[in-house]
Amino acid sequence: MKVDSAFSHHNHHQCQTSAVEQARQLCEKNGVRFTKLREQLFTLIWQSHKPVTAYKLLDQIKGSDFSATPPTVYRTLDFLLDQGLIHRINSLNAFIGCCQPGKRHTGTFMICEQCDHALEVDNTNILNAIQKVSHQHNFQVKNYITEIYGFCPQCQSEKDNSEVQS
Amino acid sequence: MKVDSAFSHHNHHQCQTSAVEQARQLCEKNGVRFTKLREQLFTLIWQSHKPVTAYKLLDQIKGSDFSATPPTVYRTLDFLLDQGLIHRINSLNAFIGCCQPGKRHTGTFMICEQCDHALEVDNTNILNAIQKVSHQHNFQVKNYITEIYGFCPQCQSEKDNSEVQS
DNA sequence: AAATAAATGTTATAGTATTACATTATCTCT
DNA sequence: AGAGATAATGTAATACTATAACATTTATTT
Ligand SMILES: [Zn+2]
Ligand SMILES: [Zn+2]
Ligand SMILES: [Zn+2]
Ligand SMILES: [Zn+2]
Repeated sequence: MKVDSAFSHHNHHQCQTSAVEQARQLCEKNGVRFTKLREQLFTLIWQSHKPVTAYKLLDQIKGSDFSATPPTVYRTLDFLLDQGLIHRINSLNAFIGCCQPGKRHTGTFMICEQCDHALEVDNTNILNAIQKVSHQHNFQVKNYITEIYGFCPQCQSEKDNSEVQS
Repeated sequence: MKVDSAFSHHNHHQCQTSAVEQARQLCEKNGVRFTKLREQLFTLIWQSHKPVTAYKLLDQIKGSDFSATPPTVYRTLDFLLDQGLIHRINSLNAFIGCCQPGKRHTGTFMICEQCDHALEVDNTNILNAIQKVSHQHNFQVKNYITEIYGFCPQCQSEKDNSEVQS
């Protein structure tokens, strides 16, 4: 899976399928259960590279075998977060599949304000900068998240065609 | 006002008073009104260096001259956000006074998971790293926020005394 | 003073998340 | 296989966060 796929055309079905398979294997490796419910919700989260809210997922499991109530969804989201299989985008109250599960998480996202796609980037410079500033302030880092808002390559060119540049 | 004051003992009353005064002057300079309601809520937000939720503020204006309803609070928060006088901490659904109003905002916070205090840091390295990675992905940055979680200096030493170090 | 614009009041509702307890499915051990 | 323990899911209620729509009041402009 290519890192920039969130912002470019690609075979997303394959993208999704391989993410599910990878999640299954990681769960097995970690001795936790990738149940039908978890698989179904994880698959739904991977339906696109747009962060999706818990209640959207709730709507989508209506009619399935599972209880379409908030705890069903939130419990499963908590599991997937714990396993590092998904991330939460705080500013959107939404969830998105992790592109490097099992590897170190940088928690850095570029979020397009036009098309809502979010790209997770693994960036050492940001991590280094965070560690440096934290050290300067004698702050012991446990976790961090960086959410970058703006316009993805696609949406920039569309804007260029329709707006006067500043 | 010292930058690290959120994590250290200081004369917070003076800290709060000068923040209110600075806000008043900035509003005057920008031709917007720093009304009684806005001043009262801004003062409440500056009651400490802990991010505070809208509904906590709502509780606190009960008994005042103002209508203690959500729109009252949210509208005022929106105004203060627009003027760059406060920030929103996305992961906490909470608001905190800005330490450098009028200056460039980096939107970087170190948040102590133990004592809830949050320190806004103005850090060029993080900004540079974000601009660099955004440029690499041809992403046009409009805004960003970095929330760093961990333990502040005070809470670290308390932990050191009560826990075995790893 | 009248007209306009800005701010606040008021009511209702939408959206997000958790608590507590009951039931079912799976695992472990004999 | 069966009993007991653990994990996962079902269910009902509630708490928390935020916005929409419209009315009224206050401040500004002419
Ligand atoms: Zn894809
Ligand atoms: Zn886009
Ligand atoms: Zn202070
Ligand atoms: Zn602390």
